[in-house]
Amino acid sequence: MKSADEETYSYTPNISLSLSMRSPCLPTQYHNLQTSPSISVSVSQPSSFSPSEDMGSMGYYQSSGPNGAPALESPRIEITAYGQFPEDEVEENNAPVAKRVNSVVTLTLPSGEGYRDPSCLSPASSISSRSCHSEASSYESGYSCNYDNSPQNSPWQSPCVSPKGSSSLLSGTLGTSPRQSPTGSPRTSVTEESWMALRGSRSNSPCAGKRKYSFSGNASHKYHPYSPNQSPGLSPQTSPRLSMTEDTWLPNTNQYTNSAIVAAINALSTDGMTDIGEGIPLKTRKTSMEHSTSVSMKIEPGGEETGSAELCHEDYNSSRLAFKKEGYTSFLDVPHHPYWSKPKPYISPTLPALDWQLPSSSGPYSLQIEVQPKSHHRAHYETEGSRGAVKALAGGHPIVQLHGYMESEPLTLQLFIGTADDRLLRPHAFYQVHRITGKTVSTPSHEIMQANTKVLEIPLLPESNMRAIIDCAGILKLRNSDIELRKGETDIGRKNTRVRMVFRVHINQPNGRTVSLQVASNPIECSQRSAQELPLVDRQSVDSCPATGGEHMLISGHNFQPDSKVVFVEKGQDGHHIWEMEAKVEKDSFKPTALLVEIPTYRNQRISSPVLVNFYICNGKRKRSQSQRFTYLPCNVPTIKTEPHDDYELPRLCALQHSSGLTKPYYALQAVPAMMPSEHRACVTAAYGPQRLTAKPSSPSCSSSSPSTSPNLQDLSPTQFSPQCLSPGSNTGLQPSAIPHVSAIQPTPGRYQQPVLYPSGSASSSPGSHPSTPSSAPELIFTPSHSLTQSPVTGEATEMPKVPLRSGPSPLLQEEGTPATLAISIKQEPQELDQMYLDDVNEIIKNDLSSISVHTHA
DNA sequence: ATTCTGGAACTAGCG
DNA sequence: TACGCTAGTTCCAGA
Repeated sequence: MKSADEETYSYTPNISLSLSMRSPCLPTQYHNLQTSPSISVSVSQPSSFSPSEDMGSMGYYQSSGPNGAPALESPRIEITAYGQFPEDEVEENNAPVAKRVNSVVTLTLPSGEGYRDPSCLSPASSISSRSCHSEASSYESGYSCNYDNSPQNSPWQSPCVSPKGSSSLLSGTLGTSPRQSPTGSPRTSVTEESWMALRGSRSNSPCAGKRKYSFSGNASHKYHPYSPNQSPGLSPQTSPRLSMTEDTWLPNTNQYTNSAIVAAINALSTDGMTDIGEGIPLKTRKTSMEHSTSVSMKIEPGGEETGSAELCHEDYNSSRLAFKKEGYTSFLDVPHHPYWSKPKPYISPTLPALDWQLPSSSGPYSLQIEVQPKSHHRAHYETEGSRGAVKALAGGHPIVQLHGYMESEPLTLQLFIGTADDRLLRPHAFYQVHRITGKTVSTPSHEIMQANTKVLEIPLLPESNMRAIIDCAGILKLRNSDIELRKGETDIGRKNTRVRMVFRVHINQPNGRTVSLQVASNPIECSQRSAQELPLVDRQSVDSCPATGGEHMLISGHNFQPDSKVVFVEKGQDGHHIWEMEAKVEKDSFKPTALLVEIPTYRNQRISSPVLVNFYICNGKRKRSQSQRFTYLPCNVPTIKTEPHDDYELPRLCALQHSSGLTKPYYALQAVPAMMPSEHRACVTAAYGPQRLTAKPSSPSCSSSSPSTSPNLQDLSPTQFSPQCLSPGSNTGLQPSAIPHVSAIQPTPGRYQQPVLYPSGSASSSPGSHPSTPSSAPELIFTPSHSLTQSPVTGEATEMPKVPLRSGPSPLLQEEGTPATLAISIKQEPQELDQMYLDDVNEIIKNDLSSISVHTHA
């Protein structure tokens, strides 16, 4: 029998959308929230399911935030004039004052999770989108519009808390909303309040830039005093969305039903939504669309009750409208493209959240990136035109292929932009995939929004050997200010400019279950500046050698300088440097793209087991490459690099094989939990642990963790890390409570066992829901990157090691003691937390903390 | 006329 | 308070 978890996991449509049911899905505290009819989607499942269901639903619901932020929290939209939900308050109560203040009103929205990046979609999509609007022909056009509905555009994305500005907190109150993203993206709908607040924030400030001169005259309109109605970037007229004010917006929210229906109908009857949209203010459209999804759900509740997976799918497909909350993908199918028009087998409302860690291979299937993207790709801002599709190193574009799939049914390859730090892979808060269209693009695609993350769907056709050339994906940069101000967002954008392209595929099994695979690309530096200044390592000729060193290693990459230094570092668990040694660089062989170094002798030549260290290239004070892994082997051991390869791949490689790496290790881990390094365990714990810190007492510690000391975890590549995290709760001291619900995904018949497990619930939301977890949870647990709390706190997990204080509180405590809400979210550190960044990060954190504390007391 | 790009100007925050 | 630096964001201009 399958565990409840498993059930949950099988995407089988046990899920029926019934409004009435929702409450069960949510944690009690949130029940009320759910009430908002339009939004809530409940899963009606067999009684047996309820547990899992809850978990599952919850998982989707809550954890959904790419950030892992519990949907519930995220969903809050702060809108001035709307009704309030007591529940929220509850949540908020725990939360720091600051936070509470911010949110004036909370709404549970369909895309609630979207809270996270409201801007993302819309702005991006819309703009980028030109795609959306411009291409009437693309099947996607419709979709994109739809996606817009994501909260992002909506006013709600209230930024309430400015990271630093204390004032912001206060401003949180409606009228004052502080800095909303000032600009939110221009196209983002902004409320008046938000606009008013705009000025001020630092880089955020939309004003920052040069609009001044450039726009003589117009400029003022565009970015300036933003009249509420105007969109920062665009003249009101230009962008419809802008034209909408909150007032207009709100009503829509409430009435979305009608409009949504209309929109849906139109969508169905029209090839593209483009037309529809034309006459309607974008915002309006958005809103309506958004709801439309929900509407669609409402419409068919009855039919879906059957609960049979197939049925559900069918219904789903037939309706062509799918709504995905968190986990659910909002999808408006447009009949255009042959591929898209046909039902997609895997599409299910219960797909794993984007922040869940999935293996790249399972059983016979293996999802691989045949051609990696270039390490640099300058992302474009909404205010800019597209900067094109991500390219491959050798020209051309990245290529992804699914191996082992022999069916004739086409599948859909999903692509989203994920983080590239050493923490668990999750959707990147500051970047979104951007659909590229045009003559140069050969691969069809369309966008959908999933938990506030834009996901590009690309057909994987048997006739093409399940191989897709990714020439339709660009990267959009969202303003840091827009994202950071978002409630629940804990990541910081500053210096967080590295991303990975994350590919997923969901394969339906005969038994009705779905196998989900995921693979992430090598890191891609998206910042112009960073790309030009930071040394970047693409490859290293060797990744291990005897402790005696002396061997030469050829490092290839970019931005190397004659005086570049290569420093080997070993860090302790606390993140402190235990050993640091500069390698001798062969100046003679210097090239901007290659450095030949002599591997230094390890501090202890008598090691009995491989020692993982790191090295980085330094071009100067703040110009260091990401840490690269290197392993010293016991001298007496015959050089067999049996290696560490798997375990310690180069980051880049890791990314590549991320999934695969995952897979292997994870099997191994199952058997040997005990073997898990303590630190790893910590990771695990951390992963589930309190993502948010209650107050940021840790700040000091953070600082203490001197820049030089980067957390161990940082060094862990996703590959390594994941597996660890995957380890069963049983191992190590993972406490059940700490473990979110875990559901197992279908083991496919045959040999490979339960390949994928998904944590369904967000820990935070379900403090008590551990029940099924451990026991039912099979061997692996794929952790959501941000498990517990609302946001992508994931980072915290990694940080923990270095910050004693933070790590101090056991996950349990936090979890149980007070729901995630209590904690104040802390901005995550930038990607890899490279030391070079630590300074900045620490500073930022300090600032945040100080400001927060101030607010709190205020 | 657009879309891509590469470069660089501007700005805010910080020390 | 002015200055310099850093990094994010916005513009410009050429292909």
